[in-house]
Amino acid sequence: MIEPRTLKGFRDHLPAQALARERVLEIARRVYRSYGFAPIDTPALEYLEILTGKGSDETDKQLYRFQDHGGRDVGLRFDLTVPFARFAAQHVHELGLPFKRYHMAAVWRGENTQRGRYREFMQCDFDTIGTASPVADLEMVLVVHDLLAAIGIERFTIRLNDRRVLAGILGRLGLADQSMSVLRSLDKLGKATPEAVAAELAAHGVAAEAAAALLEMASLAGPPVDVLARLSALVGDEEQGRAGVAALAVIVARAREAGVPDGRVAIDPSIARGLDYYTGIVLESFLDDLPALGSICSGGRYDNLAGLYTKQHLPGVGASLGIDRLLAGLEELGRVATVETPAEVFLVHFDERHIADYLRIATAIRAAGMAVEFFPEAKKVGQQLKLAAKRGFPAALVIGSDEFAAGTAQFKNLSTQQSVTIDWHGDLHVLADAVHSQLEAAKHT
RNA sequence: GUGGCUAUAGCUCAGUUGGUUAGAGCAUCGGUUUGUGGUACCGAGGGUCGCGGGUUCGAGUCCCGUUAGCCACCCCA
Repeated sequence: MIEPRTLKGFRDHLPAQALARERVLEIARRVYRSYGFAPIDTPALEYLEILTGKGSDETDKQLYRFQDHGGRDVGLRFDLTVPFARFAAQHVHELGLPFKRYHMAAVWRGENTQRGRYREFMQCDFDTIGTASPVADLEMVLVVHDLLAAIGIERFTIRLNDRRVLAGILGRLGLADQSMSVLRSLDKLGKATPEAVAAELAAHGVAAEAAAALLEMASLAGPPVDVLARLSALVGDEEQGRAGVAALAVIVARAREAGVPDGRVAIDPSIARGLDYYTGIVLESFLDDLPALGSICSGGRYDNLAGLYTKQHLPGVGASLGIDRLLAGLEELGRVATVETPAEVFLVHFDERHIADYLRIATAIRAAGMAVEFFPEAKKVGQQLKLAAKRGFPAALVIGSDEFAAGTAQFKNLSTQQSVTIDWHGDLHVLADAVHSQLEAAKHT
């Protein structure tokens, strides 16, 4: 016998989990579409050269790669952004610009696993390519906000920064060459003490004065307007940095005007993002109740990525919801429903002699737009109801010989255990309509 | 990838200094109740103790390896 098992970091999804995931996917789809993003799809497997050297050394290491049967060097996509840049370069002429797309699909990363970190997980990306407009940047923030709010998360923070601010300050301090190692050290703030980080910076050859300025920058917090004022001072008259601060200021102001509540958007100068391709605004979002989970939705502007595949200038901006990590977080917070069925009505199989009637009833209920499961066996009613309750059906329909004789039906609310008698006199339309209104009423209890 | 912790029935866990047929609660199935689910009682099924080696007269219990999960680093979704 073969032991049934799954690879490290790869998971099965049981109905309760799969239903929760589909609910979030539906919300994401709805929100993306509400801004005009159109669906696309790309292959899971790409030529290796398409994927390597785009994110960072780290992402190259985590890439799943192998030779296919034809001896081609191939890789499983690491994210959805790089394949999209290839897609955009390849299809610009058919798309028209700017082009907005969403893409919800699995990606693969061969890294060590942890809660909310898997080797196969699904991302829900949306991007706008072919425009450098600040409106597209702002829209990214608005979509992320709408998305997390629509999912039903009350407490979250979207943390913004701009690569140009970092680059500007580093340039001003004469540290442009060591930006990666400096950023990596700064990233440890919060976990390590400022003194320890300062020591690490000194080890990298950063002068004490510069280190102090960097530490001040990275630890800035508070209302966005205040942080921006301080950043503005740190940036001085460095051109790039000023552009970054100005861009952030616009986004903060516009987001507020667009109705994003204060406190949900923060400026966090310590957010750098490990992906090399970001050039402007960068964003990470966190659950306030579970910050250790890491970012659940991240993105930014990447103005040169598609340039790797075409001479045409295709600036892009977009973000990605990590739905598997988000669900791991919601589950930990007890916010994932335990429903195991997509159906709304459980039709009890009471009497085998009425199978034809049950099937007609089920058909009528389905025709009225409801999902109904007819139990295949005439087991004890108690057992059937118990299973229905366990699966999370909101309601059961009980129709036995007595009910058939009287032309009635019992509509049972499975959460309140209350039964209502429906008079339908053999008219399937009457029955379906009554079930529909009872179901609506039950949903509001 | 590096380091640490964990691994016993579907789930949560007991299992005494290694010693005869590995236990409990919950869950599942059946019965008390051939027409009604979260209560009660009775009964049943289910584990080669993650897997593979080793030490020993004897290993769930000790050692090594391996696989998986979790935690930290790293990085991020």
